[in-house]
Amino acid sequence: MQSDTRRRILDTTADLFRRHGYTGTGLKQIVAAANAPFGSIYHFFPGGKQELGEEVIRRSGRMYQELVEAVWSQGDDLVDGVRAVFDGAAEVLRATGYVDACPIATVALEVASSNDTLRRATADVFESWVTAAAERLRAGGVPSRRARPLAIAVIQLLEGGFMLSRAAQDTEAMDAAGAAAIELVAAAVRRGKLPAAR
Amino acid sequence: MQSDTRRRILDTTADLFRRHGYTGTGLKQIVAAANAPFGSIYHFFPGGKQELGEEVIRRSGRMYQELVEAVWSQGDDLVDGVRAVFDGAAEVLRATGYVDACPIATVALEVASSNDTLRRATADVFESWVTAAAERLRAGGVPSRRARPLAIAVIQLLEGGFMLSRAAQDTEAMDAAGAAAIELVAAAVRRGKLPAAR
DNA sequence: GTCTATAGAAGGATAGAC
DNA sequence: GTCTATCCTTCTATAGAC
Repeated sequence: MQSDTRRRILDTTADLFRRHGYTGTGLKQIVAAANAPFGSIYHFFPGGKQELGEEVIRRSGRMYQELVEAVWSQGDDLVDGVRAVFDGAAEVLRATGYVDACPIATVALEVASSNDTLRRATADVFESWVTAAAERLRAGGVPSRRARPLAIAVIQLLEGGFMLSRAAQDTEAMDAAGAAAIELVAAAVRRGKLPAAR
Repeated sequence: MQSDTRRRILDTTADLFRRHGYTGTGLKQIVAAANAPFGSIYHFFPGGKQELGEEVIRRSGRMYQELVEAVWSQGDDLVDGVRAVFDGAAEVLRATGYVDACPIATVALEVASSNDTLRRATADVFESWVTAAAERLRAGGVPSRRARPLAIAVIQLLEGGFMLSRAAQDTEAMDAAGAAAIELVAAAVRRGKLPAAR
């Protein structure tokens, strides 16, 4: 089955990008880890590394969004959901030796000033995360006008949490990020319940 | 003067790391941009790319901390200082076409799972930023116990702001980060003024 | 001690056998 | 259409001329 090799290449590349970034991951390294012949990359992705990279970014963005939404939904209310996301992130960091973090953050910073096609792909992923999170915040009682900037802040805290926690190999930073996110969300919900708000 | 070449290599490398990251920056690219002979790198940094990289990380960390502290000090009080930092970051992003951001963030994510020496260097830089920011927050009236996690959150919002703003080539994310940071700091100061707090 | 030339490995990409 | 062998470039690093 041809699509099986293709999928294996995508999975492997996503994994290597998350660990070592875009420039840090070689095509030979990918096919070796995916047990695929070298030519398969150019068979399935005629545009080479960039085409493969773009598909991996968009696909990882979708998959990670689904994962986070599933964890978020475990919470009974908004604050519980946010707490579950940050607690889950800290748990995954600990369990994987601080390697499994955001699948696109490293790539996003790497390509931001050097590859416009890939930069755009990372921007689209972040935008879809922001939109989805804002929608959840609104549904949970955050005043509509405040939902989007709050969603951005929550995602930034998560990304910052990954960055500092991976560097320090310690979840203190992710814990602090979660506490800050919870405080911001709780305050926004409180404001939403006041008669004057919105 | 020999130390002039050395300094030029350090400055150039810092600039290239910020734009293209660690793996994305080649030694030949560095000497070309620094107008230095190739051998100079190994003359001044016998440990090669890693030794140069470590010194650049620690040096950039110090310099950026000084820059941020200078901007922070422009504010009259704590909230004003934080606002100045995020406004300044947004301004620099706009003015440089979204290339001049945090000097070590890209490198930090790249090396977190692949080079322990450099990972440790980035961790040390983040830690020194956290310590300094926490000290300022305490001096500005934030209860001592809350200063450190708050400092972490503020730095994470700044880093997340750089990441999302560079990807989108838009300062909306940095503006949202600043607003969130201000809200968190203002709330902490308010809590510090309550008699029951601390 | 400043600089050039080059080694040896790894990078992305391609051609063509089967 | 699956895979191998190879091309050319670039990488880090070193040797040695001057």
